[in-house]
Amino acid sequence: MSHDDVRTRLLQAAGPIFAEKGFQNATVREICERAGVNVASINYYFGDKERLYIETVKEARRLKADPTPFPQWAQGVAPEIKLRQFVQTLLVRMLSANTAPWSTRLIMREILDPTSACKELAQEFFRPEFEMLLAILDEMLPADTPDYRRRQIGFSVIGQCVFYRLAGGVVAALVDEGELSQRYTAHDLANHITHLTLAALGRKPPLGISGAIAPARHPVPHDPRN
Amino acid sequence: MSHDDVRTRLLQAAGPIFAEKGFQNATVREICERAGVNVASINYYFGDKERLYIETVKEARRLKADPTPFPQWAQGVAPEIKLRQFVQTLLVRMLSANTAPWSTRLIMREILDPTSACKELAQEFFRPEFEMLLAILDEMLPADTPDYRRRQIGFSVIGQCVFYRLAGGVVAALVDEGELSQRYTAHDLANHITHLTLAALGRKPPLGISGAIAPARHPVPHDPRN
Amino acid sequence: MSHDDVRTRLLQAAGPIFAEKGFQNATVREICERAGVNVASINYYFGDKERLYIETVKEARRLKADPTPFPQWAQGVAPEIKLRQFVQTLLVRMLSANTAPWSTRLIMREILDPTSACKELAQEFFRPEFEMLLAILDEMLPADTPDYRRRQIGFSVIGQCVFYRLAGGVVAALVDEGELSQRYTAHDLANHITHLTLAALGRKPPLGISGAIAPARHPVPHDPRN
Amino acid sequence: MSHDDVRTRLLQAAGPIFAEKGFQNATVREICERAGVNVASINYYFGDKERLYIETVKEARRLKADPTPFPQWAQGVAPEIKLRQFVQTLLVRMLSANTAPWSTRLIMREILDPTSACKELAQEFFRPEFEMLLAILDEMLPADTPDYRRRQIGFSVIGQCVFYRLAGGVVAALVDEGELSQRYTAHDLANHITHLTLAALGRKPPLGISGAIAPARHPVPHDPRN
DNA sequence: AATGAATGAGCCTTCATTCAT
DNA sequence: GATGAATGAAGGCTCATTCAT
Repeated sequence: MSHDDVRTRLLQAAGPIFAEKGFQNATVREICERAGVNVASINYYFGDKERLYIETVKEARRLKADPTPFPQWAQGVAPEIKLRQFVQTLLVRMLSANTAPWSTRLIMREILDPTSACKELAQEFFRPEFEMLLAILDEMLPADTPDYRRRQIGFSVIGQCVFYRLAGGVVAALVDEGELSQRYTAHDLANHITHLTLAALGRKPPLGISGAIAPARHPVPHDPRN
Repeated sequence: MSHDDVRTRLLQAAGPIFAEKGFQNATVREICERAGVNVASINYYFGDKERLYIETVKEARRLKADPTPFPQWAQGVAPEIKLRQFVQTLLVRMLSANTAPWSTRLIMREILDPTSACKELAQEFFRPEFEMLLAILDEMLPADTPDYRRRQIGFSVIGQCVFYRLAGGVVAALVDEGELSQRYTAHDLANHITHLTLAALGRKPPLGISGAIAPARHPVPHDPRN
Repeated sequence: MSHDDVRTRLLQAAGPIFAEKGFQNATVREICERAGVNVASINYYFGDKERLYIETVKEARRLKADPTPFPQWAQGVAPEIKLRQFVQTLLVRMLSANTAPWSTRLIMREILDPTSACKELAQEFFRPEFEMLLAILDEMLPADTPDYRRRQIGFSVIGQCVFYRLAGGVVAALVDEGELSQRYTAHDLANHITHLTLAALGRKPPLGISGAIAPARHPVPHDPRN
Repeated sequence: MSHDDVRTRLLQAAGPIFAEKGFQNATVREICERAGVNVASINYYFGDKERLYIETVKEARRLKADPTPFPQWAQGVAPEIKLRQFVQTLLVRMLSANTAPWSTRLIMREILDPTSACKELAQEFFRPEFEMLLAILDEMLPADTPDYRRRQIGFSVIGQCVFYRLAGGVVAALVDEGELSQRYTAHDLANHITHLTLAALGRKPPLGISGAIAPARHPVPHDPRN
């Protein structure tokens, strides 16, 4: 078994376990068992449990972002389109169970209960994306909008998106299962959040007026456990 | 020391500790030490550590809701006013350090990482408040707005609010400290979220157009540690 | 089993093991096993392994000193007598196998390889005895003898005594077994060291001249393993 | 890197580490790191950690004895001179920090806590030196002095010398730092021990009478850490 | 011949829990 | 009824050693 092989196996084994149980509850024994490696490997490859945790969080970031990158928009693309795609990308990353469903959960855990991995995550990962969102909003806001207001609007967009992941359990408890799987797909929610935001910015008719939003043709069921 | 006395002391001691460290990281020894009672008391009064945790979460709910109740609106109060007050109440509960600052954190913890206490919490605590919000929105939405859309809009409001508590660490990492204490008070955020929502519903001019929002006169600084 | 009972059992079990193997080589498991108590007892009663070690060293001091106290001399006792008894007491403590043979070894270990227990040992235990020796020597030295010289002479006395314990293994390797058991008893060595010292101080005829020293009537065999 | 090169590097790296930390506390990793060789080298070149330890002790013996040999006295040299030089050589070896200061400490460690290396050490190293001392003493003792008495006197000389190394920590705890660096140099102590011994043998005036001992002109400070 | 990766036994310690008092 | 003493299971980690290369 090669060097990188063991490292990778450890990260892959640690991901779901850290995501499910948190740092403290996860045991190195369980992780090593699942990875099929020796108990001492974690200390050998990562120094200690905490370092493995941090690397696992970073790995989660990569696994989540890489397969669903933000589009590279050509010049002239309407900001409405960009916003729609930005929001959808965010939601797909968070709600889709396609790749490493544990990674989102691990990142959310880190957001609520920040460890040393969080600062790094915020600066390297969240800040560039937030700046990207602000740039999109800038195209739709008057030039004299103060910076703090732009950030507040940005947080409103982000807040609406992450809510479904952070508080997925509560959403599931307040909504029928049928509605959940039909109306809370990444696609539907992206429509809704974009629409609401654009309406707030005066770029669309207000909610409830025009608002027929076509349901997704191939709904991706939302699995609140991920 | 009376029976109830010890129980109460244990709950009061457990609250901040569970909130800060989580269930696993908190030790019964520390809780008992802070409560000034015997180590065996937890097992004696609550059965085991987990039962104490659940009771502590319920206690947090009571402590958080009681001192900041939602207003009882007289008939004829404009829905815009109601929404503003609803949002502000939510934010004050979550951001203010007035009473039991740990309780919000404990509830957020429970939301991300639901234990057996979560379902109960959702039904008894979140559902009535969510219904109250939906009733307010109903007054501003066309009668034929489908239920699922009303819920989505409701979640958008809630999502914007809880974001600052759930992801407080990330917000703090992305915003200057000066701006944080000036623009992210419960009052300011309530203004912003209400305004955005009303604009989206066509009840106010769009964001950025009229939008001068007066800052709070007595800003309550947001303490991200709470 | 009472509180003090367990503490005492642990100290008694730890003594020989620490003495034989040193701090690092001794395992808490072995100590607890020999004491017949739970593995966690050491942490419960002493905090950690190191604290147990320090207490064991102190216990060794007590066990060694208590059964063989220095005499309380009446006024007018000749300094030659006092010196003889001082030296003999030192040697009996170090060479006799009567009580806690491990304790001397543990103390010697601490002397060679000082841990945090050593300073305390030196101040509380060695210094008073050293002062006692200096007082005896003072009676035989001219009043103008500088302090540093008195201390050097004191160390010469002590050095001769402890040598047989510190370097017992080497002595045993250089001397026939028969001579070892006959001439290296505490009694004989006390005679020799006292005689040599007194001769050096001009209080006795030089070595080799008068020197008939009666052998001990009941020789205490020297057990170099202790 | 040649075969012998690696062996030598390992021995040189192991010396100070074994001397400072003892056999158990020293780790092969640290030794190999300092030697700049592979972790597996110790097992490859020496079989295991213990074998390396034994070889290191033997190396210490060589390093200590070679640069400070005993003088080869011409016939007719006074035994007082010889004793003085013998004692001084012993003390210089033990107290000087000139060459391989660790080696003395390692040997002392071996004396207190004999391993398989000790017997060899005693026979090959200590016995010849002890015989040399006895020969010097013979010149000053009556011919009919019994062997066992000559050995006792020899041990008294040796005991006084090694005391400052074996119990250096205790000496340092009982003596002011100023006095320590001024009066406990190899030169001063050699004067003192020789003087005391000669006085005991009737070859010099008793201590305290004539005894002005000139301090060393170039005092070699005693470094108790060596 | 010589190594770097990998191992597993064993270390000290912590913890929630129990039980005699 | 309530406690302080005591427990044992399990935790992360260190280390000398081994083995394929």
